[in-house]
Amino acid sequence: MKLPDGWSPRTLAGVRTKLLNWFDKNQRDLPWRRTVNGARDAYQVWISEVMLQQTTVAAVVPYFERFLAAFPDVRALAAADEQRVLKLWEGLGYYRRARHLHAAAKLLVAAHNGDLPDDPDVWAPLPGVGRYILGAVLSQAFDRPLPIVEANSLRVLARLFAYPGDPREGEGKVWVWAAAETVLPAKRAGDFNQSLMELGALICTPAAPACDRCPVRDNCEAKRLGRQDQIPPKKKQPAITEVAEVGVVIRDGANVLLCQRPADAGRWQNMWEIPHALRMEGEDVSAAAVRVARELTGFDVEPGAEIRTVRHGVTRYAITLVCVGSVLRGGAFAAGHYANAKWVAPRELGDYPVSSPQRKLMTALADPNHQPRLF
DNA sequence: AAACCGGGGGA
DNA sequence: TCCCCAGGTTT
Repeated sequence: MKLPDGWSPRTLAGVRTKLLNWFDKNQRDLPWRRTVNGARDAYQVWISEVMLQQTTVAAVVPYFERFLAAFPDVRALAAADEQRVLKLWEGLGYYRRARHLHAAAKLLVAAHNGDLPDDPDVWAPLPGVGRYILGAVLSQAFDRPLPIVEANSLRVLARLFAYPGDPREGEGKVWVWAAAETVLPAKRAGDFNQSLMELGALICTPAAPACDRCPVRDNCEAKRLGRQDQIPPKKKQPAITEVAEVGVVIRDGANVLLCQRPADAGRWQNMWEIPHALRMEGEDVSAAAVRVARELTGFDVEPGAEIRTVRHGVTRYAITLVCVGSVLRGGAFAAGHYANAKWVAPRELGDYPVSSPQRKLMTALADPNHQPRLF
């Protein structure tokens, strides 16, 4: 990466020092930053990094504490039942992260006796480990000089060097990784990486950055140009697509059907969708869901309808059929797929991991006064 | 390159 | 409401 005009190696060294000093003084007290003999525990760093993907620090803290209490080390995690791992993840979202974490823990115990080695080649092939997690864990736990790029550091670097394009796309991605590598010091790489993220979280915020409190304000090219509000450009928001989610309860006497899709169900992850073609002319969406569920299962089906909007790039389906107690998106389950289904008493449903929207739906459906909203 | 995964918090 | 968040995987 080419440094802006007027930047010497000395300028760069000054930036590094200022950021590290600022971090030493201003870092937040977070549970995964606890150290033992000056070193961070690789397992704790790893867990925190995975939980923090696309998730705010405030949301993660209580989950991290619970998770660590249940699974204090990689051996405990590897030995755990997947359902218990998912249950502790319930409400965090992106459940595939938990499955990958669990699978990776098993691999590490099988292949490395449960050690978390200071070796990128061991980490790189693990499920759920990309370039960011790799750099974050190895730099923080072992002080390896590996760069990181995530939402915060991307913003800080784009502003510091006034990158004119979008650092999230195309050659911008290449540039921002090169920039992260260029600014990284040989020593204290972990603290330096964290300083970029911490600065992005506390000072160099997406809107209204607090430049007057920034330790590198005198070096920031975006500030010099007065363009800190335009750099980096805002992410394009995908169109809002309305998705109808229809909840149904499938009953056999006192029990309800609980289905969980096998983790390896692959392309069938959306198999509970009711294709438009299955809906009869003029039929309500909710009526179609009940009819199809009844035909698929042959059991009693109670209707319950909810609707919510979701923000996805393109969501083509219009009807989602939800079996009570069934869904962990990105890894769950579907009505009509019985490989992993069982009948359970309604009060036992709480023992199973379910995503929050499904939990809400289940609660509503369990309420005798609930009036399904039909559409 | 684009789509997918989810929920919470702040402005 | 809208925007954002310690990304990775799949197609």
